[in-house]
Amino acid sequence: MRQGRLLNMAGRELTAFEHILLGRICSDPSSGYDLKRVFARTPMGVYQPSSGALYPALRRLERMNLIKAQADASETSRPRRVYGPTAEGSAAHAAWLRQPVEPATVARDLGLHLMRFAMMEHQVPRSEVLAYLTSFRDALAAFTANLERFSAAASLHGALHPRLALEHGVAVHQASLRWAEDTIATLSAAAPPVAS
Amino acid sequence: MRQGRLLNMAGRELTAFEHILLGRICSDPSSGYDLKRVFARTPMGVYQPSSGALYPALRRLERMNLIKAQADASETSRPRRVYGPTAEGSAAHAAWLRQPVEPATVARDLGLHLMRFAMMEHQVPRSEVLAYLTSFRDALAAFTANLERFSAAASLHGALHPRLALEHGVAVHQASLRWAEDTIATLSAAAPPVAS
DNA sequence: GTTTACATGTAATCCGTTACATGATTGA
DNA sequence: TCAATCATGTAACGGATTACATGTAAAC
Repeated sequence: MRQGRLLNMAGRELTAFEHILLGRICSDPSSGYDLKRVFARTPMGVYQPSSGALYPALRRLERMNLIKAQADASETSRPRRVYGPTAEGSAAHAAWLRQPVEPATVARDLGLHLMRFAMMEHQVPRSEVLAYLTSFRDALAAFTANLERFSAAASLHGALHPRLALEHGVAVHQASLRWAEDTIATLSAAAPPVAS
Repeated sequence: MRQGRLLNMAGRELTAFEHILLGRICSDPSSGYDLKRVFARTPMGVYQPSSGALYPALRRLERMNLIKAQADASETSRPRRVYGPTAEGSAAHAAWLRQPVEPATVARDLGLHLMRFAMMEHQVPRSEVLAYLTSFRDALAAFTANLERFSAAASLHGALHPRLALEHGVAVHQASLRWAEDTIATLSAAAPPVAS
């Protein structure tokens, strides 16, 4: 009996990749090839989904009734399948954006948390964005403090290279933490976006 | 006809996970449970391998003749399978450590590059470590410069949240880059470890 | 006397990669 | 005409997750 963690109608939670695809489609109806280009040409492109990952994932989302292909206008050439979100899909995406930051996953899923934040604009009120960033910052602070403690202990007896690698982790997560603090300050100061 | 990229006798390259396991076993003969504890108790623990990942991976390495189980001394209780490297396994690990930094993968496999560095101590001469770090730094500098260019372009017309997320990426990779520079300086200044 | 740590595995399922297949359109 | 871009897919394979199975030893 799996516990109830953001299940859709099909009865299983989406993979990270499926969530990203759904999010892109919600903010802008796209074909598979459109999505491929997004990954190819933006900094998201550290991950390059293969056709064998992308098209089956879109079919899964369609089968789960989260997206649907819009009728293709042009009858020339090979038909493009342009997907838009269903009502259920938009709801699932909104629910995903509003999931709390799981402290245990903050380091492992750092990029995913940033993707969530990036997609929140216009979907989630400013106050909730700030709450999200605050819990993100707190989770990162805890993780960083842990790393620093481990690093301090290692510098007493540990080997050189592992110690230096550990310092890399500390430096990177401190930078991440600073970003969270700065971003909270920026968004708190800025006028909230108008609802219209 | 796959190109020849560090193939072992079994004809396929190892996964990242298999390389880490092999590296741990080379530096310290271990049982599956020992390895599990390493992941559980050190900062490597952002990844927690399941039994279903760990034990089959060890069997694969054994089948590929890269590690072998040492005879278990105690006849009481359930036998532990303590693995040590074979000559072939040590060679494969050393070859992996000496692989050049592939600039295209520096961001995607950042953690893996750090693991390589951490495992190089006592396995690779200081001069090669410095060469590795230098190419790592150069690849990171190029990636960071690209991100900054993209970020500067985005700040002219992009949406707020994606821009801020982009700044996170810049901040984190700059921190990584600074670490590489500092570490090169540290290791250049320090006396090389004695060979004995 | 029951939980926690030690210790190693298997089975079902699912997703991603690699490689291959197919075909139209545009530009050099 | 030849290459690159547009555009969507399938098949084989392999590895990871989840869940289950099994048992000992120590500690509380």
